[in-house]
Formats: sequence, C-alpha cells, structure tokens
Amino acid sequence: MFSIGQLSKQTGVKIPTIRYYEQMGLIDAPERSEGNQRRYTKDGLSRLSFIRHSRDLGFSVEDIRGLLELSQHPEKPCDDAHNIAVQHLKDVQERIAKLRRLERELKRISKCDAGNVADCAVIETLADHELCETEH
Amino acid sequence: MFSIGQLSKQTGVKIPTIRYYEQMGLIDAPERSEGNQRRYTKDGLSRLSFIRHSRDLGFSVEDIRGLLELSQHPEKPCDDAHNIAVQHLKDVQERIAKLRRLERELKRISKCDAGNVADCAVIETLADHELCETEH
DNA sequence: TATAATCCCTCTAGTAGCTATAGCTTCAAG
DNA sequence: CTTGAAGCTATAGCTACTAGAGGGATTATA
Repeated sequence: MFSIGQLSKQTGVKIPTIRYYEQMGLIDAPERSEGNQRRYTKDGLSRLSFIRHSRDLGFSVEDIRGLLELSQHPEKPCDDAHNIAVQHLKDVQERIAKLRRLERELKRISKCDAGNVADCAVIETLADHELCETEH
Repeated sequence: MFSIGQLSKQTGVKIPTIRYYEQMGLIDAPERSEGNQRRYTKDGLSRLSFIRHSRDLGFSVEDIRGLLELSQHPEKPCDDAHNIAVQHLKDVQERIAKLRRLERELKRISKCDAGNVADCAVIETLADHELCETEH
C-alpha cells in the first residue's frame, strides 16, 4: 500500500493532480486508512503511470478516459485505440506546421537592428499584417 | 466611428473577446453612444489589429501589454521589443522540438497491426514507459 | 410612425488541466 | 509523548477566451 506522497514520487504526478484525477473519475477513489488518508495498491500505481505517460504524449484527459477504458478490456478489438492515436498524431503534425510558420515569421522580424521603436521591425510588423510573408 | 460588431468584422476578433480585452486593460474603454453602446475610432481599430496580429503570432497577453506600451513610445530604444520577440522565438522552437519527439513516438506506436487490445502497441506503450524510444 | 430584425448591453458561469492557499488532522520517528 | 512532515477538504486562481440569460438600442422596412 502506498500513500499519496509515495505514489506521487513514483509516478512524477503531483499530489493535487492525483486528487484532481480522482475527482475527474480518471482513477478510482482508493481505500482509506483509519485516519482517512488515501492508500493505493499496485494497480492504482500502474493506472496512474498509464495516465502520466499518456499526458506526456499530449493526449487529452478525454482521450485518456477512452484509452483507459479500452485497456481494461484486452479482448476487444483495438481500432478505437488506433483512431485516438492517429487523430492525435494528426493534431501534433498540424501544430508543428503552424509553429514552423510562426518560427519563420519571428526569425524574420526579430532580425531588426533599428535603434528605436519608430523604426523597429518587431513593432512595425505587429502593427501591419501586410508586412508578413506567410499566412497565420 | 465603429460599433463593436463592425470592429469585430474588420479585425476578426470576436465581440466577447473585444470586451474581454477591454476588461483586461489591453484596449481603452471607448466612448459610448447615447444608448450606452461602444463606439470605436480608427485608433481603436489599429490597436485591436495590433493585438490580433500579435496573438496570431502566439504572443501572450502579458507580452502584448509590453509591446503595446512600447509602440506608444516611438522615441524609445527597442531592445525590449527584441527581447520579447527573441524569447518568444525560443519558446516556439522548444515547443517545436518537443512536438517532433512526440510525433516520432506517436508514429511508431500507431503502426500497430494487432487485432485486439491485449497485443496493441498503443495500449502497451502507454502502459509501459520503458518501451519508448525517446525522452519526454 | 410602427414594428420587426438585428445588434448590443451586463453579468455569470463554463472550458482544460491543473496549481495554490488556508486551516485543519494524522502519521511516523525519536 | 512530542514534534515535524505529510495528508485532509474546500475554495479560489491561472490563461484566454466562449456561451448563455435576460434585457435595452438601433436600424430597415412597411
């Protein structure tokens, strides 16, 4: 049996976040000690690790809810898990593409070597969209 | 003079968002009509465009507060504007790097061709961090 | 001029995914 | 048995909006 602090250390999930996940129904409410403190089993630990890892990979809490549900049913087909992962991959790729356009624009505008705000490319570009090279 | 709806159409910023910016102090409270409706000048329009554009480039509201303040003082040196832009560029580059690692991991795990959850690479990888190739 | 359609007002609450604080109780070590 | 760390609940705050309720203002048309 682990206390919430031990669970936190082992998974890297902060204590208030663990309680938050419990409130959101991502993890089951664990048993309590006589003094009303949470006591977790190994199962609780691995479920929380699963969540932690999924969050690291950027899945939303709602996605994780689906993935957890699936992981509890090993006999089911795994198409759903795929769909979630593939959709998420697409999202990530879109975000990358968008950020790269921003990166390009930011590189361009931060090259300014004017001395004061009146001639500064940063300020000027922000004030006038026409000066941009790419869409955003 | 523009109504809030006209301002919204011209800048692409939604009406509630304009009111939100006013509340946050990013834009000045404009004059009102006799019937208490907001009436904007061209100045208000260009200030909001500046904000819109900066948001598109991913600057935070706090960053924009600084940039707006600077843009009101054309005689000042523009080092501050640079610092904000360069720091933001760094942030963007870090986010890109992180997302690319995720992309790689997601590509790998979503290649799974198992039929059921028990053998599914997606679920398995999420359950066990050791199976990952890169850090995250 | 009447009326209907559209626009605008304020205020409140909700979104995601936590994080922080206050004021209290329990646990474990010495 | 005491003390300090750890845990408890409940509430509020964070970013940057968005949605809805319940009203008033403006404008276009008849």
